[in-house]
Amino acid sequence: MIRRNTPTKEAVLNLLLNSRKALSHDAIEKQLNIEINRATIYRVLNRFCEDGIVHKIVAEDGKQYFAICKKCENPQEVIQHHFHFRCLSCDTIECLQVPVEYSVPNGYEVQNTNCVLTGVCNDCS
Amino acid sequence: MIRRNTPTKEAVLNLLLNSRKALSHDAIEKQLNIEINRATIYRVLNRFCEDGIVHKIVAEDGKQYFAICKKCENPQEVIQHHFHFRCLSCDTIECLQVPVEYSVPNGYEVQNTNCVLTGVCNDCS
DNA sequence: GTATTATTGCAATAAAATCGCAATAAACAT
DNA sequence: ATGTTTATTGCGATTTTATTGCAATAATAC
Ligand SMILES: [Mn+2]
Ligand SMILES: [Mn+2]
Ligand SMILES: [Zn+2]
Ligand SMILES: [Zn+2]
Repeated sequence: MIRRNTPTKEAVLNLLLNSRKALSHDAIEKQLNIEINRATIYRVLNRFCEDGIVHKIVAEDGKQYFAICKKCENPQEVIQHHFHFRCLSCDTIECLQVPVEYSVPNGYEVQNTNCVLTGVCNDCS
Repeated sequence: MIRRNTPTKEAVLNLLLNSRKALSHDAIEKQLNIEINRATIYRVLNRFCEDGIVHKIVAEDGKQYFAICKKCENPQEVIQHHFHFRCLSCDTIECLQVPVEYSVPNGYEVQNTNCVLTGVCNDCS
């Protein structure tokens, strides 16, 4: 499936690129200048995830949040699986540069992680 | 708010006590012998969470899963924040006896964690 | 320009969880 | 045992989040 460039795709991608935080569908829709249909936003986001451009975080509120997958200049510093922080005060989710470290029992194979720490962020404390 | 004992409460609690896995609302409803209303099950579960008897895990599927809070005989061994494992093959979630370890930037205060590792469990691999 | 088909808009649908309210029943006092 | 209080339940409606079917649109290649 060859991807095509569209205004919608550009707009959503730019939002994510310029955001310091992970964005919910709702936040994206509100921040968009141009009017884009709900379903389209979801589809664009899911395509980004499929293509590995963006990763999805599911928070305790059951909502999906999206953030750009940052590639460091030094590939060794690329943090694949990292913690996320959800601030109850300002109601945001951000990617922490903190790797998720764990050990699992024998025979268990981990393919993905979804780790969210909840509390109060530096800005709000 | 003083709690009352009811057949519903007993039934749901026994299910959770005897389950090796965390249970979704759906799973609980199906496994119950007696017929209990959807909303009631949710309310019972939320009360358990408020009372610290049960903890809630939200998975990437956006659904809530519930598991008994196990108190070890040795209080030092009580694992407050632990990882959870979600098996894509048998579609279950279980509590791992693996503590969530992390460090957060200055000024960040963590109150809760919701950490789920996804992959294939030992039974299915 | 024309053809192909990825993408979009729209409305309908699905799925999970909560809420308002009247009816019920658990706990307690008499 | 009987009555009172109010926590709990059942029911339906509602909210919220996300997906889907389908026809219309538009990006890309020829
Ligand atoms: Mn992230
Ligand atoms: Mn657990
Ligand atoms: Zn904050
Ligand atoms: Zn399994």
